[in-house]
Amino acid sequence: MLSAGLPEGTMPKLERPGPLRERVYEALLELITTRALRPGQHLVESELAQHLGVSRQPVREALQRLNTDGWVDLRPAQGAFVHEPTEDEADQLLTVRTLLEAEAARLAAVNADAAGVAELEDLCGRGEAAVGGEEVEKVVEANAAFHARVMALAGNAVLAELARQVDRRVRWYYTPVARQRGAQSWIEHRELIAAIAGKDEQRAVEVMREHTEHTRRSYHERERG
Amino acid sequence: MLSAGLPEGTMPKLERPGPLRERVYEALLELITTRALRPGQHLVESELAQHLGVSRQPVREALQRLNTDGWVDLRPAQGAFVHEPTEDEADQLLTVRTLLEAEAARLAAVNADAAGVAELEDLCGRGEAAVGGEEVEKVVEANAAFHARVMALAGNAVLAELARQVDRRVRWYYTPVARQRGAQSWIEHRELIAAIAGKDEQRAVEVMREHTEHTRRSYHERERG
DNA sequence: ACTCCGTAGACTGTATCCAATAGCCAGTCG
DNA sequence: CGACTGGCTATTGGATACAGTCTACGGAGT
Repeated sequence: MLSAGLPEGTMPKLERPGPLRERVYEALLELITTRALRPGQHLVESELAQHLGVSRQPVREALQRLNTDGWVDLRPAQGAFVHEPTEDEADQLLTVRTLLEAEAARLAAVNADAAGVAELEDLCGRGEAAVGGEEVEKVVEANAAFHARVMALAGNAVLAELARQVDRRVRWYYTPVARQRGAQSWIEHRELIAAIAGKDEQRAVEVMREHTEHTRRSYHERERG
Repeated sequence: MLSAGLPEGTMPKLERPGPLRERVYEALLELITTRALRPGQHLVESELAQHLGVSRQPVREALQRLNTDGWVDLRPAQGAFVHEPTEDEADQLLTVRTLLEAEAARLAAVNADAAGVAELEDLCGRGEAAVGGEEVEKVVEANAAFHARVMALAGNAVLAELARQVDRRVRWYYTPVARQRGAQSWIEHRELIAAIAGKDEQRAVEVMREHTEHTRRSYHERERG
């Protein structure tokens, strides 16, 4: 084995652009989450294909995945439409999120080691810094990263996959309220870290549940805020 | 409106075959769950296409969905392989299932009405009848139907969608142990119905959690059984 | 005997082409 | 004047053809 002595990170991984359909998927998702494509809008395969500089095929495959993930509604022989979220649906989504995240918090408390806690501290620091700044997008991103890290510490791949799907959609709803939530959210994150570091399962669950419920309430009150 | 007087069920709906990719998806899933396609097996698009009498296109799309749903692993430039489940993964899956089903039981207890309870009773009866018979497949099917009904009563579409994915894979693991679980499982179902009918949230959660945990333990002890 | 290189085969991934379907608008008949 | 019917258009859905890439096997050289 010649490669035995080579360090891990030094090989640039030979940047393979990955399947085109994946990149199209990501691109469209970006356009949807940034509201460049608005809810209810009619998406035409050929237009998207031309706009992205690829053929229709990858666009089709991407749209189908977006359909199964709940981002677009695919009406037969008519086209794809950006999904319009309803109040009920948002509520259900946030309910499920509470469930998944609470379980993740519990498992994280069970499994966490010093290194894991340190990572969370680090992310929390970055998040708090972002709150001070102007860019809402940064805050939302940091928030997602923090929750993803907790999920990773839980060590349940199936749970993580489900949460990934749910959280991404929650992020879409969350963006408008991120500003008002702001600082309070990161205080709660700190409490969560403390519970995890202390391996206090019950407390971790409670903190996380309360935290996500706050987010839910903020969402429902978003117009009046 | 000429069609006003026509009864609802009389028009045979003109059996619309629906998108081909969907049928291919279902067909392949059937082949996987019945173990006609064994774990680790290499799936070749052109072979499947020819075998099913369709072109490669729908097969591709079906395989991609199977990939995102965790049924096959899609290795770039190499092909699709039927996913081989590991012990860890099964455990994680059953853990998540416990979580989702318990929440569903709670919500069902909150929302249930007389009609809903009656439906559960009915399904339970069918299930008990199936246990008496010989066909394991029938039992597994009845079990899935029962859990699906509870999920429907919960009235959370997002939760239901997640559970649908998870349960289908659980079903795959469950089949081998269905025979040993058999009757005991349906006794627990009866208890669950009682809890739901009595709108006892806490008890519904406990019963369901215990029920799914039993299944998990049965799975881990399957070889020795 | 082992390793390295070259070549051949096969599969995936992408682009183009044709057919089928739903929606819409105008025209026509009652 | 209203409602139905016909054709028209735009778009998806499925099939086919083509190019790029990875793997595996076999032979030659050390």
